[in-house]
Amino acid sequence: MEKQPDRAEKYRRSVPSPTLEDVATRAGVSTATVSRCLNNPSKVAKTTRERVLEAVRTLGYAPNFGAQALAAKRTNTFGAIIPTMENAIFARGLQAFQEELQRNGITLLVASSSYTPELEEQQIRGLVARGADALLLIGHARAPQVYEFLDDRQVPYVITWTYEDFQSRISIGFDNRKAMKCLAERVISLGHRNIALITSQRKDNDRASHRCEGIQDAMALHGIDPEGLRIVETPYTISNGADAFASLMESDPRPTAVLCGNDVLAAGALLQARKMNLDVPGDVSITGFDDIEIAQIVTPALTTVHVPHREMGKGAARLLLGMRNGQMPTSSTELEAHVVLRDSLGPAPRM
Amino acid sequence: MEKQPDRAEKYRRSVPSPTLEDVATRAGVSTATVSRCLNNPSKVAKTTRERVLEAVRTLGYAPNFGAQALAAKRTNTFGAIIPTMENAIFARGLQAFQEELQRNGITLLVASSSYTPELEEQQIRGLVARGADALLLIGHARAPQVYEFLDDRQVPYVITWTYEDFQSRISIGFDNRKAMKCLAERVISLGHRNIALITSQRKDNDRASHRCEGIQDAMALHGIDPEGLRIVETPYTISNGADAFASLMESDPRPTAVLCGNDVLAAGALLQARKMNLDVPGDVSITGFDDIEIAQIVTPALTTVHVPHREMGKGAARLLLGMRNGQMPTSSTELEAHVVLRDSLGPAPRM
DNA sequence: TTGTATGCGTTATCAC
DNA sequence: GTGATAACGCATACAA
Repeated sequence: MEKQPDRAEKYRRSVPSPTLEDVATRAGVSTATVSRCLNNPSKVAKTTRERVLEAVRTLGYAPNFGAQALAAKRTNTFGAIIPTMENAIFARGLQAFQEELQRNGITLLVASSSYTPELEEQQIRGLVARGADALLLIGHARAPQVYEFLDDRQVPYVITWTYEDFQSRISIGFDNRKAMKCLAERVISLGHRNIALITSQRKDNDRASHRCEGIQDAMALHGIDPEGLRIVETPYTISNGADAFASLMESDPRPTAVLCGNDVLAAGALLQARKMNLDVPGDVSITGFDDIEIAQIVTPALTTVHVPHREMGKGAARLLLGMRNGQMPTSSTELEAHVVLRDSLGPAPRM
Repeated sequence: MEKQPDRAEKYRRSVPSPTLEDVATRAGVSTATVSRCLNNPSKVAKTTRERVLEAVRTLGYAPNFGAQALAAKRTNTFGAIIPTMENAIFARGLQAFQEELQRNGITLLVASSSYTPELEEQQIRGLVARGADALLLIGHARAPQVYEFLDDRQVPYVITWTYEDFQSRISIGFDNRKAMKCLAERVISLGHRNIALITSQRKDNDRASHRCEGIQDAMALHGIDPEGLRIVETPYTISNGADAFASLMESDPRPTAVLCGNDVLAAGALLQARKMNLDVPGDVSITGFDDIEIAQIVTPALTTVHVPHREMGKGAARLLLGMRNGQMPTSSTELEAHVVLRDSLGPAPRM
């Protein structure tokens, strides 16, 4: 029997999609059977199953997401909030995250917070309201009420791009402080004493602040006053990196090594060095962080810290998938980041 | 009166979020009033409105997405399917798209298809099933049934990253063929006759194939046999660009100009040229397409085609927003892409 | 201006 | 193995 045309039919903006009921009618079974057929095929007789699937195909049926979410209380959707989509810093990790989720039949929702805590909180609440079953977050730094909210709602989440073993929250990533310290030690061992840092804003950004501390750790370890580290904070763009570098080069004494919080800033610094006719690394060394594509492309190629992007993404997906099935991981996962020596770092020039 | 504890309570994975009814009870009104308060505040008395909003705040109420979608038949969500998130080609345009949507209270869902038509179709159906109110698509090339599906469901969509005025489907973008032709004419006017192209796979990719045709247009226009264009197809990565370049340089006669379908491939070609000790543009000229960040960073800086990323993103958002409100645009929008001359293109070397 | 009642398309719990 | 049917949380036409 055909479905009665709905009273509201003429007001409907769109042609109604086939529903479970349409499929049920066509296959001559109940909606319950169709539902089982789709979610629990083993509990249905083979012959009816085939009949149902046939109807599903010819009707082009696809479940209505809202209804499914409402009834099942789960959406098969995970969310990720990243600081920015503009540069490639998070792209590779996110791609790996996505791939792993897709393999497990779950959809990824991505939101970007523009490095703004308020916006991030809003995005988090938004994704949860939209039924995200689990969340990927970058870094630990956020207001307590955000974590309370997540815990109240029992929404699984993992923190990535950082690893700190004293944290109770589950994270998968690397130790930014240790990694940067490692790089800084290389720099210092090449004779550099006047060191500068170009970084993004450190407030509300634990990756940035830990990287900075890593440098100071290395300095202290080698008898250099950590207070002597000159720091310029600026947003993550190439031209900002260039400007920051220019201002540093005007200071006295000039740094012989400019470490950058990431490769984008470093690329800007490199560009500016060329514009100022400074030889890198002859006159000044420059290093980056992240090891994204541009690090290999610039001239000279950037000495930087290789970050395990894909491992983080895939690992985060695995953790979240497990958590959704009730397996609470007992500890965070530390991945290795390692220094990649290329051409932009050399011995300190003689004074 | 308190809500009765649900039978299933103990099985619930999560603490239930406050519902409209909770808010209604607390504010001493009906759910209808609360709903109006949130969606149509003007239709509610000021005093009750304040009482309701107060309750909303203290309870931390947020609407349940699934229920809302189910009841309202709209989600305030738009979707975008892009070929890849890995490189920066689509990032900036997408960011602009996102920003404009956010300003209008709508959420963006992003999916990436890995340049695979089947996957793209699946993503499109998925986003529609999830209730996407409108869709952003890249390029025209896709199976007819996909467009039928979209039209059946009356889901508004716009095509970007391309513009073709003979197309009945609404698009906002630039003419890839014309833009590349323009660049190729510059190349030819510099004396180049042996031209090669490194491009991504052209099948199912109208941007890539149009760019290729643009070169051939220019060649024909200047009396060069378009069949003489050597073409290497390879995926969009730096190392693929490098490999393709290497193989081209082994051919005889060697091309004096290698045009690339995008900046990423061009960066790879540049890298390989350096490795082969070829001077660019002295021995060979190399050009890109897109004008993403790396174009300015590489040495020599890339001559490329500047694509109006942000305008496309923002414009697409505007179009879609209008379409959702029933304003069907009558024509597509053509934006300008222009050649950016930098250092990687020079006169053809004497033979 | 506010409340009542119904429907949205699934899932899941029962009986059969 | 299968079919009724009661939630699920919200929007909205309609009544008051």
